[in-house]
Amino acid sequence: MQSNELPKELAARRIDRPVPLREHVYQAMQELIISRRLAPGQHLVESELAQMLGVSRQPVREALQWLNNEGWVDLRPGYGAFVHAPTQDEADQLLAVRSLLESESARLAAVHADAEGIARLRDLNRQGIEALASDDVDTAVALNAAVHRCVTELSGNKVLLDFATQVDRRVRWYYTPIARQRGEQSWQEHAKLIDAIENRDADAAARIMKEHTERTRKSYLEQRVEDGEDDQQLIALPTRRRRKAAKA
Amino acid sequence: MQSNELPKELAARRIDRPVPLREHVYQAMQELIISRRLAPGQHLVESELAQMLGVSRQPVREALQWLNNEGWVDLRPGYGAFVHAPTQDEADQLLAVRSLLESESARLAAVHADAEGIARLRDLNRQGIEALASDDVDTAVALNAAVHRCVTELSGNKVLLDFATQVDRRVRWYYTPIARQRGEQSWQEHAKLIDAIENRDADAAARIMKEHTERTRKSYLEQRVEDGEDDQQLIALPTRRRRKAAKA
DNA sequence: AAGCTGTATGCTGTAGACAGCACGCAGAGA
DNA sequence: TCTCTGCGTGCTGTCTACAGCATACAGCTT
Repeated sequence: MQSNELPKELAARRIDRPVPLREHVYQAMQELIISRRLAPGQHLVESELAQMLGVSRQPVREALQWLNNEGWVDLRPGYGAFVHAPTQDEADQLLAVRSLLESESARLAAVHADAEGIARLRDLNRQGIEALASDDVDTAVALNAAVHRCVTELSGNKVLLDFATQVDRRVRWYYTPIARQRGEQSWQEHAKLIDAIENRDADAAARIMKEHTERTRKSYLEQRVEDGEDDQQLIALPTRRRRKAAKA
Repeated sequence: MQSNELPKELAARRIDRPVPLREHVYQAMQELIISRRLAPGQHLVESELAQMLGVSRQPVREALQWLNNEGWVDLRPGYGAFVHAPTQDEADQLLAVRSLLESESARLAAVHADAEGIARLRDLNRQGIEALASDDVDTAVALNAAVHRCVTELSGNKVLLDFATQVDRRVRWYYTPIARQRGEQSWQEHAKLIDAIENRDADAAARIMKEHTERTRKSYLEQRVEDGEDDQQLIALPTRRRRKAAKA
């Protein structure tokens, strides 16, 4: 924790009460992790977090549990929480699972989607293309996620939706750079997918989604290799050492 | 909560300290839920649970969060925890996801499994058949789960393993009766699956696992229909009403 | 008699405090 | 110089206490 420069605006959230504090803590920490202000492998000391966010340790603990379930932090009983350090292997495996879940979603969506849902898909896709055209990358990324989520919703399998959502959140950790790279093509693939769903061609929908997500996966791997990101695991330092390191 | 007749032996767990109390609470409550001593839809009052298990509210809260993530209880912020009331739809969807994850596991296992892993599979399967022969249903159920888990481990995809494990835990809520019904056949299918993995025939392995799990799924649905279990949702009563109902 | 409002109570969410373990360091012995 | 043992410290796990909201009921109004 690099002291108290950043969290002021987060602590301010405290004022609105109806939403439990742990929610704010959860969101704040997720942001901090995604933005890498909390480094992978870093030991998260509850009392420091609590002070930093202006709450007591309890909401922090509860938020940490949530973050743990969603793969953001690792909880080692008796030792505390550590920011999850994703490896390239894990990213690949995650994207593989995503591919699996989403292609099945597409298959089911082709069976169960209603006209209203298909219209929603088309609309999202149209907006995505527009966002891309105007170089609004963030919106495009969000809309891309929305399209995928919508397909999964249309599958009619809530359990599948739950799991896909989990995967998606974790994927997004790695995702933004990919999305930047695979611009236009991605949205054309979406269009074909929607066609397949509308035509009730389950196999085609599944196949298109499979290819689509596998391309994303490859794209990610290639990029990482280009970056030469060598996936060094920041080993979590035991507390004392960490303090020493901070001094130096 | 039907008062304090049952939890004495659970409270006794408290004596061994090294494992956090929340773990014990978690396990105890999972047992209580699976065994239906806590009814689906029932409101779980933290203070009552705490007293019942001989701990304070905090470990109970943490255990409840954990149970929530795994689908055993539903957490309504500000209103407390309620035992999850599974519907037939949900069971079906859960088994569908299981089928999907496990068939992919089988496919990957056929690619990545090593000789040692295959030997382990054969061994587990042999033990399972023996257990079945001697009518040891509980052991057979456990071994069945072990076989499936082992296949997933051999897939080499840790993320997949994580998700499959989650699904498996939730499936087990419904599972025991199914296993009883589908005895021998199940283990023969396992044998074929293992053969396919050994022969590195990924497609066959995936197909066999798909059929295997889909049969389980159908078996479950048919049984439920036979039972005439009409899936009535026990609506969670607000607190006061519950107390009144208890009196009456 | 029906609807509304004030009040009592039960429950959650949060805070603050304590106990115990594990780590790390210092000093003694070889 | 190296190993072992004892002590200090930091952190987690847990407990107790409190604040605030939501429900349910009683009494009031119309």
